[in-house]
Amino acid sequence: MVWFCSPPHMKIEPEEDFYHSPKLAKSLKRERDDDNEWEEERYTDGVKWKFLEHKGPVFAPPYEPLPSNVKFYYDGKPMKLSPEAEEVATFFSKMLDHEYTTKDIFRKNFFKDWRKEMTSEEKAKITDLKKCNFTEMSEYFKGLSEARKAMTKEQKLKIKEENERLLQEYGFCIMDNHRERIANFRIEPPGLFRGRGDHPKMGMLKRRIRPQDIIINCSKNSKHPEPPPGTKWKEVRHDNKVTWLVSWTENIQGSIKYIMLNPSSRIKGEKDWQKYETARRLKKCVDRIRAQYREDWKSKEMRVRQRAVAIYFIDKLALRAGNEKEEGETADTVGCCSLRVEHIKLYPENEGQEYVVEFDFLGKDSIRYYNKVPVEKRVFKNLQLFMENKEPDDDLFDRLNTSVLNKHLQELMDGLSAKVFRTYNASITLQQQLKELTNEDENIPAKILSYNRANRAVAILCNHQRAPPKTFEKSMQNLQAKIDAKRDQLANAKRDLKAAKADAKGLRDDKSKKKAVQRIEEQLMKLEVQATDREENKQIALGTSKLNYLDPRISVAWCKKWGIPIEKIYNKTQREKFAWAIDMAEKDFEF
DNA sequence: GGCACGACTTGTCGACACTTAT
DNA sequence: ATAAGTGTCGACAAGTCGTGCC
Repeated sequence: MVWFCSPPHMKIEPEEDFYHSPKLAKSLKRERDDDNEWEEERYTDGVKWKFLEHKGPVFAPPYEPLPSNVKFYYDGKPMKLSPEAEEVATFFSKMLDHEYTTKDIFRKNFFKDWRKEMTSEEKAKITDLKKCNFTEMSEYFKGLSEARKAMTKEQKLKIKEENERLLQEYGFCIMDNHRERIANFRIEPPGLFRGRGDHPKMGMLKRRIRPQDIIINCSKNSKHPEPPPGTKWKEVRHDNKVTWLVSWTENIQGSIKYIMLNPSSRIKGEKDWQKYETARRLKKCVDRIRAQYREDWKSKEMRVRQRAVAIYFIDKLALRAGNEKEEGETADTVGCCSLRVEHIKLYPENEGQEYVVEFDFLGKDSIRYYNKVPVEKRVFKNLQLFMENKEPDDDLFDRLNTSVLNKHLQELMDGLSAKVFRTYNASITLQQQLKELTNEDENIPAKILSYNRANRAVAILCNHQRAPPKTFEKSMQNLQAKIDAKRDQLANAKRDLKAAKADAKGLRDDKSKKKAVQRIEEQLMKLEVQATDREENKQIALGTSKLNYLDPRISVAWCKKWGIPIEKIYNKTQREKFAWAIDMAEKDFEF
């Protein structure tokens, strides 16, 4: 694969870097679409880089004990806590306003972990969370945050400069001749774990990460990052088959966390590109695959039927694969393969439609998926069969899991897995919606509304919902008020124009008045478009699909075709992430 | 197969910065 | 100048999926 579009200032040794020469961009464009032999030429056997140097992570600032006048009270009496216990208490006190702290599980988990940090005296005394009074601590932190807001410009600037310094020192690494931005070079600070949805571990203590917890990954011939004075890294390794720079094990789930590169980096960009190329290959054979699973609905084998219905859901409804999860470790959420009988309802007939399936379950991040869809008769009959003699909490697809499913998909097409369908369907929907909705004669704001509507169709498909912003109603009213004011203004301008026309002497004014009317009309139209857009976007989040599912070349091509500035579609970060696409896609790009 | 694990992508949210209205 | 509204970005949780082991 070719990487030719990194910003020139990032280049370390331009003349040595054949693949990064902008001059080659044009000539290579023809080749890159259908093969990726370039990457294979550069790196074989999963090698991700040849040189990697970085400064290691930035640790969370150490705990600063409370001033002595800020007290914790137990059973109404002030009590001085040991620094360890005090720190954990401050975590709780900072969350007092949050609903979390009223939840039983949260309180139970917190109290259990807090007690582990107490001295034996403290442990003996503090036995009931209800008797703990954190309000003084809470007030203290509120005060601090007020003070932060009230800082002078100079103080704020100073902090900003310090952050910039840290970014320059720790926020970049060198990977194969490029200075690349790191995504998350700061180690997550300690605190109380807040899972999403009904999480059994909410409130547990997320412990502080120390140098001895950290594994550094870099190349042998690089300057290794130094641990803070008096400390040691857990390990320094040189594994160029992976892309991470730093890792540690987190104590809530025992999973590994990583420091990796920013989406603007070569390594992430190439991967992203590859993802869309896989989706485009699916486009070429999706008809065959669809025919295949429709055929499989009739199979004699139960597992084949289940597999075929599951793929149908994944394809038609853009469901996620649905790996099984360890019970009690995470919130109870499901995807396609882990659907249970209780998550669907079958209606032979519903609101004038035949064979309707009603889905109602919690998906990723405990976001509700609710949908009523008519399906083919065969699917319906199969579902009835799958549900026979089962309890509500039994698996719908008892002969299927993601591993089996993906193995099958892999056989149908190289690189095919469940999530490729999501990418494919999202991107193809955008492309098709853009074709359908864009009106040549409309102005730029109207075209952008069309773009957002196309984007919205995808977000709905992928179930990317959001809670309506707290200020939604208000901001809608404000916008409406603006529109009303603009309407009045327009009426006035029109009257002026009429008066000027009627008055023979006003000939000279006529032109400018006409212009004024036109300008106001345009402004009004812009506001109205904005209102429509916002209203339609009330419960829908566009960001996730834009960032993860929509081949950016479709958007870039659309912008080029209609003369829309790319900035109207992608903000700065997005443009950085999609630099590869902005550089390569022409107006005739077809997904 | 089934399972644990590691690496990587996807997802939501809230803090903060920036902009505009008052 | 301040408040309010809006957009951006980072934090970090929660998915997917391939691998290697038994």
